[in-house]
Amino acid sequence: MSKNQTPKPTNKPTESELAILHVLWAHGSSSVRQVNDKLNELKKGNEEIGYTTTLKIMQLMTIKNLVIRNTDSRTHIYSANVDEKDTQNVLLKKFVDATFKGSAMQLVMQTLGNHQATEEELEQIKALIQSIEEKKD
Amino acid sequence: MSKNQTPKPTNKPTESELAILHVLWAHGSSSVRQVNDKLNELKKGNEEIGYTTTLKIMQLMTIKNLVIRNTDSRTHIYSANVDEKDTQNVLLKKFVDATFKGSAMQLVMQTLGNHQATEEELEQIKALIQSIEEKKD
DNA sequence: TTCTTTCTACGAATGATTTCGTAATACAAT
DNA sequence: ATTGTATTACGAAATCATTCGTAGAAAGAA
Repeated sequence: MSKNQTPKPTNKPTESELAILHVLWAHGSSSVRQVNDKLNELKKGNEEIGYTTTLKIMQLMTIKNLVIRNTDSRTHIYSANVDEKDTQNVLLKKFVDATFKGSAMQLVMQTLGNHQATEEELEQIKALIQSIEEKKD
Repeated sequence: MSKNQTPKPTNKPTESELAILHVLWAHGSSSVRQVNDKLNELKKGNEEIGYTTTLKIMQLMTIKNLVIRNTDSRTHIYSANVDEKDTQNVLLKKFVDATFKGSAMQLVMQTLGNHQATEEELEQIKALIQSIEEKKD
């Protein structure tokens, strides 16, 4: 009984690859043109990302199995081949190791201390903590 | 009345630089030899980091003002010139932006969901939340 | 058809980081 | 004094990610 799962990402995607994955996760299967347009819409700096740059990175992502593509029509259609939460967790683990020497809780504490959460968010977190505590028994 | 502060890190340190900073933060001022030994002790992979590699990176860090060094004796003694928490916050912000599209609370929730915190840690977090809520009024 | 646009493929340039080899110098040991 | 060891400085190679230019094929417009 195997559910239809995307493979867990093995090596961490680069910054550019991650930005592309975010587009695919948010908008579903897309052409290079659509992805490139989105990236430039959401862009912070004023430096446009060239079309062939996006194309090249997506081609490399295909080889790495981060995405899959349908080449039936001339315009290839790409889809994310890794799960968003799985990918975030892979990156999270590496980040916690590198920056907080493995202490996830220190990261949580520091994040909570820095950002002003809304009352609603705090309630959510409290609810989550409570559910964790209940599971513990 | 200016407190004796280390400058806030401006650009993010690289992975290697961060590892070296961790050694300096944990052990205080050290020679290249001492840092290199620590790095190889704590090493995951079986690849030794060469002495001149560490030396070179620390020399570059000196130019970037991430560390300062005392060159009075032949063996130079290096000290971190950026604060640990400040540096973590710089990295944290970039990480949240890149991986969680800026949602710090999503990062907190996901981290809490993934790692099994001890009861004590959960209590700490609850206390922190409470103090945040009190400040809000 | 002919011209223009859009797309893929691919190689190469760029830039940043890491790694290493080597030379020069200082210090220590014999 | 001579030899061996530890250190700095420096340049260059190796690696990785990103960017770009160009060629060629496919599709669409005139």
